[in-house]
Amino acid sequence: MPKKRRLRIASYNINGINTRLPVLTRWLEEFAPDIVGLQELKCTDEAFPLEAVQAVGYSPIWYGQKSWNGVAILSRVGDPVETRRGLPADPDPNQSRYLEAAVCGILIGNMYAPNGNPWPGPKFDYKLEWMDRLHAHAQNLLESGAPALLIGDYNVIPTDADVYKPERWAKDALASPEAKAKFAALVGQGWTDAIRHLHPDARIYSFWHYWRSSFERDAGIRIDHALLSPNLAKRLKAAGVDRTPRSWEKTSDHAPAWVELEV
DNA sequence: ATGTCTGGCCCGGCCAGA
Repeated sequence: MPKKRRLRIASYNINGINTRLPVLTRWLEEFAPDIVGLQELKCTDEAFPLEAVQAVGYSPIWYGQKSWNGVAILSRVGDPVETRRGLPADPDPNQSRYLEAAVCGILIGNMYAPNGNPWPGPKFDYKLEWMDRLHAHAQNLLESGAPALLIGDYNVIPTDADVYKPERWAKDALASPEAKAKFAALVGQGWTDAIRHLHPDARIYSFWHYWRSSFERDAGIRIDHALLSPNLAKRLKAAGVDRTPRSWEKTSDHAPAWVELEV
């Protein structure tokens, strides 16, 4: 019988991979995740910093776009085998928001869901339509029986327990009843929100605005999530948010969310 | 209501996007 070991998988909205490259490489070396989903690369495919990522021991696949969006999957436990680029029937295939790969026998779906502001408006409609497509694809993943993990920046505050002061976000698309309902319906398919599952009453945030000393005041929201299929949920050992890099210079406005699975 | 940061635009502030 093979020896059991822990696999550490993280999701990090890096907010511009080239601008944040010193933060990213330092964090990879210090936190040492086995697999990472990155969001908001904000670079073209040609501008992806392949050598810098390889130099700290990771093998990446990436899906870039000029100026906005962009997602990548990094692994130091074998090359990611890409299974999907964009959602099925993606409402806008020009936006690089979803990348999926098999790594270590696990299917990793990594997303940067639409922000959706201003609400109401066409961007909000796009957010909801994108979430519908995600819902449909997630259902297929569950029905396939594959051990699957849906990680990334969902741009949804699931409940009032996930925001420091709900009234401050009440008019934001991230806290809209429609977005919350779609997230709840997604989880309701049978997924486990790893962080909330292990910490039902904790105030855990993954994003803080740059302004008004939001991080120092812990005026944050939880929008970066890791959803586990039932067969992976049984293997969940730990989950959280690593706040450490959020205090570094020239850092992202997000902090990485992570899970540890026994495999 | 405010507030910060970045890239792109086309060359110095402005604007979109988050």
